[in-house]
Amino acid sequence: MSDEQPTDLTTGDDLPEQMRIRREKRARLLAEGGDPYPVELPRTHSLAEIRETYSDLPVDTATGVKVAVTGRVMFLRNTGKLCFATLRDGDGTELQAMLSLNNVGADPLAAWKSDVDLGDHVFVSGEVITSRRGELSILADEWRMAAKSLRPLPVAHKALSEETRIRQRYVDLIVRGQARDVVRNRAGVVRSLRDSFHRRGFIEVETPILQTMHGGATARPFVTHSNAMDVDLYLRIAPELFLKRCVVGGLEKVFEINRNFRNEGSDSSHSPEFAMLEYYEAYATYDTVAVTTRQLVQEAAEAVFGTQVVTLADGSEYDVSGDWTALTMYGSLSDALGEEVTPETSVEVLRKHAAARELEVDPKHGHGKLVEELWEHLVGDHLHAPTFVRDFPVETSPLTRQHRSVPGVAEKWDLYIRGFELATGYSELVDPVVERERLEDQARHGAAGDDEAMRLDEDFLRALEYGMPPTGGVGMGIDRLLMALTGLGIRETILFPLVRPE
RNA sequence: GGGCCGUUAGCUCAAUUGGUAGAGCUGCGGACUUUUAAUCCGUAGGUUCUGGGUUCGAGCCCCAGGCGGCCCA
Repeated sequence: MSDEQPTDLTTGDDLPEQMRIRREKRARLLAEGGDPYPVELPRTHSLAEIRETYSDLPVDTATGVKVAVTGRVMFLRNTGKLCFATLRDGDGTELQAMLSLNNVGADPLAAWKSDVDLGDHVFVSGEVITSRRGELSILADEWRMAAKSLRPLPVAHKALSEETRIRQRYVDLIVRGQARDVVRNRAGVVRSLRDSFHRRGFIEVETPILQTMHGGATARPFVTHSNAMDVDLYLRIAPELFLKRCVVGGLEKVFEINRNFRNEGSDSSHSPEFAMLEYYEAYATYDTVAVTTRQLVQEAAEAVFGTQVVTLADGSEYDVSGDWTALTMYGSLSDALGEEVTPETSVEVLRKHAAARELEVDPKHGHGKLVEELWEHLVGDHLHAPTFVRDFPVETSPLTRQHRSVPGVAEKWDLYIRGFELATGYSELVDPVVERERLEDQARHGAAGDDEAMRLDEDFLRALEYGMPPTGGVGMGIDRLLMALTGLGIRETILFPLVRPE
């Protein structure tokens, strides 16, 4: 972690004053026979329970009810003979504690003033009252230290820098309610997804993250090594090939929510480690899984926010309700170009279109890549409302079935939300012979130096040869679903994103 | 990988043309029995990211590097 000098924690001579003083207070508590970190405290109520029970108390009321609570000290307002503190519970509920000379006595009040700092966890027992200003409070008979904080909290009224928020998420969670909300919302979204699948009769499975061969997507993997087996292993880039083995085995409605790893950099919508949902449904097609996918998103919005018109971080509203627009890639690109483009359109013509719009393209790009690049710039970047983009070039969709009636395109859609790709769905390719041809082609690319190319997975092909029913499949980024529903960047939706060591 | 911007007190940020590094909050000492980012008086706190260089003098200029952000590929 650090090149900080090793520090004597009892004196902390090298530390900033504020940390030194807190360490001294801890040491003093111990020296006086106290315990800055007691093992157990006789708490009777959570702060939320008290807030719920006494929500309608009039101003300046004494209930006569004695309770014992704990919380982190978020604000301190000490006067000579009466001290106020705002305590906060783990669920974010805040409640005021009042310590008056009359009730706690001179020594405990003096100890409170000298020992308690912002950020400490304290135990307070006393009577439930409301203050003269009407604030629901515990009027203390007794207080104890529950856990001494040795580091000062950052200023509560100024935003932490983005870097500190990410590197020290625990601090972010303490001081910023929205950071806690994101964690809860994410948990709610994941729970909603599981509920939605269970209602539809899907089985949740967990497939390997450590793999002897990576596949299911075009991406560079992380490599690791098994000492016991003395083989190199890959962290998975997608669960796809294992989930398809499940479908072959008769698990005809399966889903998995888990982590994928791609050996790439990060930006506002990419992370090397990201959460993925994939699901496969036998006898579904890319048409029917599009409907399911829309419902998954809508049900998640409803479950977490109680509405399908969600409010984003910038305050704007985003509507995910109703049916969503569907475009075809070639149709929408033709409209944008004002000129018909089809799977037969030559590479030269596509390059001319790119050049006419000052779009630089890789001269190695073939038809499929060119179409996708043109489409992204001319159409994709401008899509705001949820939109399914259908029927991709076959060439860039190696694991997808050819369209049943339109030549040259694959039965694949991408779901775009506010300009980024949220999910992708397919009518899966299940013909083992065609699949083998496609993978052998990928393997040739790999041999030619493309380290994102897929490997020839003989075991996967063997599974397909036993017969996989017609199947629809979908992959959706969980982090991106959170982004879609909240308007946050990916690193705000991931609790502890990967960052360079300090 | 390329370009631009940033990096200063515990936190958030200032610092004129290169001329004694400041503020708010936090902290510390004091006053205050109804505060809500309490108020009032006093006060402390710095390897200006690191290493070189230019200069009488560098937070500021130059070179190299670290970390971060944004844009591009």
